[in-house]
Amino acid sequence: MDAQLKRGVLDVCVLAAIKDGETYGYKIIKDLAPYTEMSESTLYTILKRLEGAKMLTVRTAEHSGRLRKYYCITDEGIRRVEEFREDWKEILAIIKFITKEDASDE
Amino acid sequence: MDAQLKRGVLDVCVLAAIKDGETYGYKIIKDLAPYTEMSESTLYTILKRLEGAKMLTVRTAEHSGRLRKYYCITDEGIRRVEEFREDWKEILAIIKFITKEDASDE
DNA sequence: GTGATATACTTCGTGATATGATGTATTATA
DNA sequence: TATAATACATCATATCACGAAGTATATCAC
Repeated sequence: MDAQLKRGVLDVCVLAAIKDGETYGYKIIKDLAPYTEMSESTLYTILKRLEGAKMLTVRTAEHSGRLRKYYCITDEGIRRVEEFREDWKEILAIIKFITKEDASDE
Repeated sequence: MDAQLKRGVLDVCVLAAIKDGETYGYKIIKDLAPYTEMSESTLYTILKRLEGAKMLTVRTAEHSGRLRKYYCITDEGIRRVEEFREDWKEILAIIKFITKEDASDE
């Protein structure tokens, strides 16, 4: 799929994957796979970005000999998802214009 | 609105604006304004890109002393819009995951 | 026991592209 | 006659998805 189309969706997608409870990078990729395939480089870049924006907190812990980084969503992160839902309404209006019919039920 | 979210939508948006018949840059901006505000630099960049991709044809004509560039959509451009509709279904599936409910009817 | 595969995270470079700033030039309007 | 509207162009900048390549351990099949 066109990479450009995913922009602005992927970071919220990652937040959504973390929303339900602490998780880690590798698992996020597997969890999202049915919806969208995301390369490791993409995911870890996004995680670092979200962490920098204080939308996630991180703790490192050992798990069967390997180190894992566990991520938690913050209030800021939750706000980001809400904000997205608002923006999404505008996008739907644009799509409606493009398709000249209700973009939603298809 | 988040600029990233518009990526991948804007070029198809421009194609959609041209789809119904020959038009020109300045008019496209005005026509799209109710749906999404687009700066001139953005629009003319997109038009040039679409022209390069053979999704548009251009002719220059004088109109009340000023030069105007009139754009027409090509079969290739129409195909792009169709393709977008396919990609869009995938995006809707992702959004469904994010919002944990039907993303369409909202 | 050893080679393949899965797990887990990192870094770097590249290409695509939206947008602000700025410029040029003519016409219409107050 | 100044201001706004029309109309298009160029440049620099910042953001970001992704492939490629790397590091390291664990597990499983043969």
